[in-house]
Amino acid sequence: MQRLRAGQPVFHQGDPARRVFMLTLGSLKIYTLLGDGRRQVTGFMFPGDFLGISVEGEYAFTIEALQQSELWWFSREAFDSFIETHPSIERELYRMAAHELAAAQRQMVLLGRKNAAERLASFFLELLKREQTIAGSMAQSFDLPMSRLDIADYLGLTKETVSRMLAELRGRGLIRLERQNRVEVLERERLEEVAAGNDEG
Amino acid sequence: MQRLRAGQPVFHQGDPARRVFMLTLGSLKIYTLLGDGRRQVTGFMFPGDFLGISVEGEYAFTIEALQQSELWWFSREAFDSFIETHPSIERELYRMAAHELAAAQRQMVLLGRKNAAERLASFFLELLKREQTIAGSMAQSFDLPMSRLDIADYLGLTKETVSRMLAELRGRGLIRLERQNRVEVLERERLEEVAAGNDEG
DNA sequence: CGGTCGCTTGACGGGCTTCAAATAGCGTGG
DNA sequence: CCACGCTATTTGAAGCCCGTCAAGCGACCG
Repeated sequence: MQRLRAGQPVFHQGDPARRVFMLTLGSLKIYTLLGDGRRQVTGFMFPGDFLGISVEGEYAFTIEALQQSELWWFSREAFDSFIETHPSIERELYRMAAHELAAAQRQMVLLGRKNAAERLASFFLELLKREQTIAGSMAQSFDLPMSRLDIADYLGLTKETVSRMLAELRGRGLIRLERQNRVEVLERERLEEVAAGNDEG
Repeated sequence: MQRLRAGQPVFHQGDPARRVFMLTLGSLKIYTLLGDGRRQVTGFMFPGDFLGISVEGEYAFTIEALQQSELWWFSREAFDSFIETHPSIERELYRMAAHELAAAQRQMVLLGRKNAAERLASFFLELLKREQTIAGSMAQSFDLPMSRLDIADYLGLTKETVSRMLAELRGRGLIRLERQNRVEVLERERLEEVAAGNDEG
């Protein structure tokens, strides 16, 4: 078990990929850096999420805690032998990878073809959906454990543009900020329309 | 076995996901449409590529032939029972999914943080690498079975921008067009630099 | 209450898109 | 085999969305 404080890295881009882990508490960000410092956040992790080893060799990304977090490590060998004795796990791994792939495809659509407002609306709906699977479908608000810059780097924008789109969604009455890091969704259907690009109103 | 001519769909976004297939000849494009017609190509398929069922329910994308192609279908049931009798396949499936995930992450970096020239250079290097694994590492050119519009929709650009960046890479002597749909790489290292964003020359 | 850091807001500029037109490529039929 | 016509690609000009730079504001913490 490993405890992490906000900002602490789990591992770095370029480290040899030897272990796998499951997040049990808190939240993490996954990001890749380009040579000149540009950054793309390719995903966030929440409790229950598992990180296997995608490819032999080195990690292609860095993972960092967004807040106080806890995770459980397994050595690659221990994990492999666990799989040997529980072959049904393999199917479960495949299923998880398939879901991640589907999410990655949605993110490619977002990054390739959606405008700034659509990106932020899509992101909020993703977080709302997650909140509802955990807290029940009546939940209408959720936390933002990540900074505006993290959101920007996830959505392929700048922090300024994230701020402006936030202000726009707020101004149109679709969301409300309970605190700086907590969003309440006031008009889910209209938010869905913005996210989908059907937003000529 | 199914033969396809250029432009023919394999299946459409929204079709129930019941079967899996392997491409044996030709090439395919995978794309998602937004409500207003915007399109994101999330990948291309080449001989040997396999498409499993990522998520229960409906396909989230359309697949279409780029040229005359051939593929082999398996019903989901046949495929599942094949897996039952060959459990080692499961690990192979997982490995494939993991590679696709790694590719998806690279594409997210491209779409989120690279400029137009970097995107096109990255794409060409991806195709060159593929060509070299097939034809040998001395290969310096490759075909573009897809249109400029397909490339644009893969890279999150417009076809005009793709044309302009093509002209720029050509003008700088990094590539040459043998024909409209065949690219020769003249300066691989410089192309790598452009792709990585280390290009202040 | 002061200081710091993150967030918001404003003004301006640039890279890519949009709209438009010219050119090239390619299959078809004479 | 060549001319024709259609479509894809290239090139040009103008505009816009978002990025960049800068300043002001607010939240959190000691």
